[in-house]
Amino acid sequence: MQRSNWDRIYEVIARIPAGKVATYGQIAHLAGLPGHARQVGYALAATPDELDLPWQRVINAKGEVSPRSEPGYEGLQRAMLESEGIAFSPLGRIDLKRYQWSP
DNA sequence: TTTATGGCTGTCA
DNA sequence: ATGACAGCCATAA
Repeated sequence: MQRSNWDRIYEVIARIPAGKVATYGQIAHLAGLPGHARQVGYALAATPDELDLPWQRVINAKGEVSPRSEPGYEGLQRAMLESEGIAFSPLGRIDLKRYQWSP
């Protein structure tokens, strides 16, 4: 059974607790794909939101939500994170030191 | 099989 | 702190 790396990425993302966020690089590393952050982002981009994957908790290394191909999601993602208790900086950035998920 | 694309990361100035 | 450059790999056609 060849489980694509995507599945592993999904597993890691699914383990992110509410109120916490993780960067693509971190997820890639936890998934056993160090340096393949791009793959993580692409996996999420192609991931149907029906899998209940908290892709909203996945942010880039800058601590900001990744601008999706379609505008609007950015605000939605921010709203979801705020709903979980994550505070955003006035510039729309998240304090990774405080909200970055620590496995 | 090859080509093209993509929600990024890390380093340097 | 921000801006620019190159590199990595999987999916889809």
